[in-house]
Amino acid sequence: MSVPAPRAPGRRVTITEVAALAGVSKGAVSLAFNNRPGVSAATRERIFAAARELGWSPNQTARNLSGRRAGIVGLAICRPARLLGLEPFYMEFVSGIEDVLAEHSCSLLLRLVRDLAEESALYQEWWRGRTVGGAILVDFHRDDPRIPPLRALGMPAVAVGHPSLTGGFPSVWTDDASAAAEAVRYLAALGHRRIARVGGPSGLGHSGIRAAAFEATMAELGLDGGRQVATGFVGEEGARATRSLLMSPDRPTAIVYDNDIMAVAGAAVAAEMGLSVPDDVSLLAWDDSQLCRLTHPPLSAMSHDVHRFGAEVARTLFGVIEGTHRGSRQVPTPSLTPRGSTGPPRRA
Amino acid sequence: MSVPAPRAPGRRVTITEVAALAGVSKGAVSLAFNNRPGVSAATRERIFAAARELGWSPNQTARNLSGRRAGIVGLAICRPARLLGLEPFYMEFVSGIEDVLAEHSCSLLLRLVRDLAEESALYQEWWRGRTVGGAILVDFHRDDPRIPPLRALGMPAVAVGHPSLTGGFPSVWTDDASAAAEAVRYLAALGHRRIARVGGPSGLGHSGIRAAAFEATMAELGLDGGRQVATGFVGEEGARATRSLLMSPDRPTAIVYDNDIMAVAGAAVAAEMGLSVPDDVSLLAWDDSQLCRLTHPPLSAMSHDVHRFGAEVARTLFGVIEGTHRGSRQVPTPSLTPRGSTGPPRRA
DNA sequence: AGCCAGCCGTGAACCGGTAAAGTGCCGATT
DNA sequence: AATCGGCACTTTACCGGTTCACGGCTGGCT
Repeated sequence: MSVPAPRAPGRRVTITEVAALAGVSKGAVSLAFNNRPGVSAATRERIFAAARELGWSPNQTARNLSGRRAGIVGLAICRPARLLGLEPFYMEFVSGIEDVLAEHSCSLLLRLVRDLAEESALYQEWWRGRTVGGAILVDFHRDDPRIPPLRALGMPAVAVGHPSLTGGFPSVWTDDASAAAEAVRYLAALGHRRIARVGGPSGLGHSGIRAAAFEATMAELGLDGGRQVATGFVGEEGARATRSLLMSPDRPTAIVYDNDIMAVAGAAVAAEMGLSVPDDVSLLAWDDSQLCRLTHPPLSAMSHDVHRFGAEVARTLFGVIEGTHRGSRQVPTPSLTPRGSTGPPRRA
Repeated sequence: MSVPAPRAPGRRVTITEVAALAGVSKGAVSLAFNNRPGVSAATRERIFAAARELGWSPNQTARNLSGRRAGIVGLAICRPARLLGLEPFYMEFVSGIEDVLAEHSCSLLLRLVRDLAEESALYQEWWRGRTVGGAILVDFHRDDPRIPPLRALGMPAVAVGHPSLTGGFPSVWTDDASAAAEAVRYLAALGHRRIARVGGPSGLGHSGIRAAAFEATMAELGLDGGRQVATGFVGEEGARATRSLLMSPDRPTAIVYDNDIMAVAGAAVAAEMGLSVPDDVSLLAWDDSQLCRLTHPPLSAMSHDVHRFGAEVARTLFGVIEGTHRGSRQVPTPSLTPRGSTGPPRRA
């Protein structure tokens, strides 16, 4: 259990000790460790040897303080923690981010906030205090109140969402409008005329975009049986919305969901009501995750590599921090992956 | 789009400017902002007013550097990022942690690492560099190699896992052995004699504990039809294990899974093989999440409030950091929540 | 020889706070 | 009157790096 601690346990080795051991000044050690000219190869090697012997590596906090960018990227998510646990999307998204951050030896600073004002204050604290080198912004609303203070701050940031929502921040986005249109056209082609959509909160930017595209496409196809329900993205609300849709007199023969967890919940409701999928009702998920492949029948989905999306966001952020990137970047449009949960309606 | 920036945009206000505006020294501002005696109420108010006017708040990085605890808690998870996205457990766990951290205005520093050596090095960097005030340790193995270097470091840390595994670190744990025994006894009481368990990697501490308890309880009940399969916790492996179990000649009539995602996958496999749940095979999940309630039939589970577990871990860590807590803390044993997926075997 | 250019490396000033010792003043005690 | 304790600040010395102006030494060129 007890260990031959290399030095006194918990002692923090500093650059000064390394310098002393190598017989040079602090400055020289700093130069060596930052690969900058001004130290000969021989001295450089002596310094590295000393550092190795003492087990020293530069103190990030001190580095940050003297004007350097932190190797930390911030992500604030605004919602009650209870809900977060239920969203496969975020976990997948975060894992994609982490994948890229790890390549750069960076970590992700995650923080839940209660409201957008708290979020704005947090960015200010993070940036002024040099806690982070940049941030990832998610869940844009129409005329998002975070934008003005954030712009004033001048912190490198990458937004997730359509450029029309992100107030000039470089963003990474998928073409939700086309995807929503494709979903509707596919179901219509199968013969469905009464199609419903169980969406996210209407204030949320991407939900709004999908809702508009859904409605426009239905109109374009001359279908007036479209109905949309706004929810808070959690399974129980998806179940409730599905139940109420399926109980209505002219019930839809197809339902499109805004995420996978609500679609899974919807499938359970159909089973519980004795309706067969896809004969009585077709179900189409969004944000395809492994979940969709694990149900029976497996769920058709607007499939979207969320992990890669997160990775792309992280890469873009590094570009912004280094000043090599501006503007927005689009990742592939979610594509329809038909599985067992969609088919022609029974009496087509 | 452009905003009346309060000062030059991006400018960092410092304590010195606040001090100057309030007509006092830096020290006085520091005292005031840390609620320490030594400044009169009137001066204190003048200082706060000045800070408000300049929009100043203390720079965390600088604070950390001068011997203060960081308002950041570290969590390193060792596995490929791809997998992380699939584990509802972690998202729920992290959300519980965040809940408590947010109360203390702290953030969570999340980092994926490839192996345990990298993880140990990371802790050292985090602690020496004062990046974090403490850390949460997860996924203990037997004779975990992270323990010795971590002890030498002296960083406040809380471990997740049975005290026998965590090498003396204060830990938070659930009684997996009792829970596993309860699961077996329950299924045996229903009349099952051939019970299988689809577990996690055998090297992992809590999987080992459950495996041992499973075996011991089977023996105790005089059942020799027990079989265990070790997997990597992901849905696909759960599906494969289930398929192979259900194809064997003396196939089990009940299967216990080590997490919920594998149980959901198992249910899909049963459906795909035309077996009815629970008549042909009973399924029992672990780490109950909303997922279990969303399938049809809903999955019986060894139910366990993972969110609360995470919160308890975070609270314990604060106790350790403040020096008010030592030793381990047990959270409630997972309790059996029977739903539709367990019942007596067909020919009982 | 004399001069300048480069390379190596030093030393001190900073980054923005905290902590502990020091100062001046005031009222109470002996 | 001299001593003392305490309050309300100020001063100064860090925390552990980075940065940059400067100086010594070497070598090449005229």
